[in-house]
Amino acid sequence: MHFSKTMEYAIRVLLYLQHGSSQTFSASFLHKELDLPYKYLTKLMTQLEKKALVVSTKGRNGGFQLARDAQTIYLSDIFEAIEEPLDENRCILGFEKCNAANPCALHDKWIGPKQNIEEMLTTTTLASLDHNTKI
Amino acid sequence: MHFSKTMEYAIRVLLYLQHGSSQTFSASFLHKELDLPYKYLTKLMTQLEKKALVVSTKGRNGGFQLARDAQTIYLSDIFEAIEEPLDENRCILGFEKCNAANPCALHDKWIGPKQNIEEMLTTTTLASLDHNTKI
DNA sequence: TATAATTACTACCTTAAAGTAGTATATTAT
DNA sequence: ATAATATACTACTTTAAGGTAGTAATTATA
Repeated sequence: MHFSKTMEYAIRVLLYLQHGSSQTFSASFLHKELDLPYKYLTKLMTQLEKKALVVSTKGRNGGFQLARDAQTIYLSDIFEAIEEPLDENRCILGFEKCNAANPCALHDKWIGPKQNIEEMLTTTTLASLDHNTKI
Repeated sequence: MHFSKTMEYAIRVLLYLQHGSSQTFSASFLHKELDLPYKYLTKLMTQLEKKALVVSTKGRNGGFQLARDAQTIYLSDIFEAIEEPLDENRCILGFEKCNAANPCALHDKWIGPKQNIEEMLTTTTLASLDHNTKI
């Protein structure tokens, strides 16, 4: 009942990029600053670039910055870039087809927590997260 | 943001055992009935037996049954038998030490959903789950 | 133009969860 | 007793996430 490591990394990196709005940060800088594995980080950044969450500039002095204002980047955007669409509606007991008409035994009990999580993800922006916390 | 396959299996098996309260079901029967991999299932059952959620009888006509009344088995009991203690309080961003005094950026936002999930797990009994659903 | 610093790409390695195989051991119907 | 039906145990294989290595491509600047 937790995020994947990749999701954890993505949130931490994007949070950091928010620091200096239009500033670019190189992967090797972010690696040292956030203590994420360098090679894994560059792979992740390429992924985030393809999902249009960051823009990259190549070559010397190149690096990454947020693709748009942090007030318009929701946790759900990051989640969907890394994991899967939120409306994928994966069944908590792993059944292929599980819905109100043909529910699994946990279907009803899971609706509440699930909506609670989704609402948190879809209403929380990068900009709204406290910057005076550890990264 | 989902349970492990093992947790899914455990819930489904325990739900099934509830069907015939004091009846024993063999692993090969459960395997056919629930379509879980046989060898993985027997391994899981041994695990559940050690965690005192089921009792086993060996030999011919042997099998498994719930160790106690389904009204006293909570989802949190199953979760803790398979995964980890609920109060483990794992940080959503993966930090070793993350608490109110020294929170990660997501700490506050995650409190609500987390409590919501935990409450669902600690208040839902096996017996309360609808039996007229797929298993 | 050469060099250093950077991203981008391809391929591989490691780890933990999931799944499989074989066999020892226990029980009971016949 | 014996055979059949079970669980219990040990060891292995597979899969996917996480992580590493090497190098090609790009670009600022000396």
